Amino acid sequence: MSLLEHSAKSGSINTFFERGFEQLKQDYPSIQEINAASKDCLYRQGDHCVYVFWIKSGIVKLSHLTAQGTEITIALLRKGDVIGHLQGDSIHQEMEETAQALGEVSYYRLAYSDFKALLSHHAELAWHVFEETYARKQKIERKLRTILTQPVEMRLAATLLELAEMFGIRCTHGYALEIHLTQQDVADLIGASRPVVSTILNDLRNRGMLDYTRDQICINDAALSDFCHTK
Amino acid sequence: MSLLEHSAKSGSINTFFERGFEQLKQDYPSIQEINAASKDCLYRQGDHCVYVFWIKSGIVKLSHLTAQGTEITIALLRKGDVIGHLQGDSIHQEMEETAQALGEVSYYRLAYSDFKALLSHHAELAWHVFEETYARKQKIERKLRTILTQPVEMRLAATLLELAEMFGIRCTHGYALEIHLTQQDVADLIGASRPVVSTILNDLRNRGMLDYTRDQICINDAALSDFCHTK
DNA sequence: TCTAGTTTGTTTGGTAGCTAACAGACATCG
DNA sequence: CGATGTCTGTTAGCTACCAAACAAACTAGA
Repeated sequence: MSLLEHSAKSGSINTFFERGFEQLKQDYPSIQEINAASKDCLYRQGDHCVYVFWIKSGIVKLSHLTAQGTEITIALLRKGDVIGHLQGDSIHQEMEETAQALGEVSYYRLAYSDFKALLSHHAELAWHVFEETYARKQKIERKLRTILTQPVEMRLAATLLELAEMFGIRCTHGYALEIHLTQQDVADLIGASRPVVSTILNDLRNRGMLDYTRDQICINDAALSDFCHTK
Repeated sequence: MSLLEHSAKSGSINTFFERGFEQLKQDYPSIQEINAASKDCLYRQGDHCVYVFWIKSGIVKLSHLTAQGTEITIALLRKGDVIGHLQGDSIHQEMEETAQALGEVSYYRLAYSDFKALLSHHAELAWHVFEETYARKQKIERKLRTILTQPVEMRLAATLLELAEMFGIRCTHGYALEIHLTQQDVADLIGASRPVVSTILNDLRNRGMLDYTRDQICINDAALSDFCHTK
């Protein structure tokens, strides 16, 4: 349901772009529509990125590489989400994360100055961006909470449910994820080590809460969410 | 320096409120200036809060109580920060955290609808709120990273430095914190258990990186930040 | 079809940090 | 001035989780 609502909103935003794209290009010349192949980076950690990105379709992974060489996935983003250089006067010019396409992605890219101008002329857009940013903040806070309080098994289950809601397509037993995620990817996503994820996934599979092959995960959402709330 | 910059910005926002407060009250009748005593709550976790809060002075703690009964401190906020009900259509009407005054706090409070109207009439205000929210998102992401990668000792050191920068007043050996924090508070802030914090604090004290009594912490920022970056 | 690379499954120690518990220091208030 | 409550310091045992390692299964070049 929060899913439906979101799609509806971002839908209207996307039509906003498409309907008047030629006009937009005149008013804000830096704007471009770009298609990225899988694994392309919109920007990299450490870049001095001056653009704002508006995801039109596909999935983008936001991740951070620590000094010790461990990767952390901060979020997975989709249609309607906004990333890039959003703080004008920022002293931290360097991007703190890498934004990478997971599968085919298309997006709009524009210079920060144009972004700012665009928002100041379109209050409803500005409001959308604000609420979106706020929602992402809330989401990360929730993630932090689960990491601090829940054991890996719980985090994994919760994350899979969330993924199912965001990227799942209905299949016989529940939701099949339309993204290819290795166990390492999943581990980075929940902040755990790969071996633990492996055994827990196996365990959950044996208990019939999900199924998976090398390149697909299928989630029995009913059973899994039940498991989440009872245990 | 990022500190100076921030004070300057919020200063201008506060003068915005003060200069035209009578006028504002006419245009947005729900707005009120309120003073809170220490430990008062602006709102509580689970409340159906309909207000937006704008901190005018003092320090506000944002915390969450988990089902298991452990408290997590999400952030400490100050002058210029905005909290409360910021998502109009939100289905999650219930607040996810408690906002509590740490020491004396004064703030402006207004209904969500007025908040929205206010922002749409004052682009520079809207922009400020947006950047502030975005900055907070970034901060939490950084916190998440340190929790996932750094051991408690490191997190503690880093957090203390951050606190010194935000709430410290220059004293003989470095910065003295103007907030009273028990070891439990600190533990909640960094996501660790109280005993560990106790021993580490002792250890750091012995090594001359800080000093503290029952009701004050004094941070030798030079030594501590050195320690942070070398080790 | 052989080989090199990736992903998964599982084991083995090792340890950081947790819970529980208690004693001493300090504060507060009748 | 006891007495009760809050805060600090420290110990002891336990466990969830990690890092390292390796073998099996699969994938893809060449």
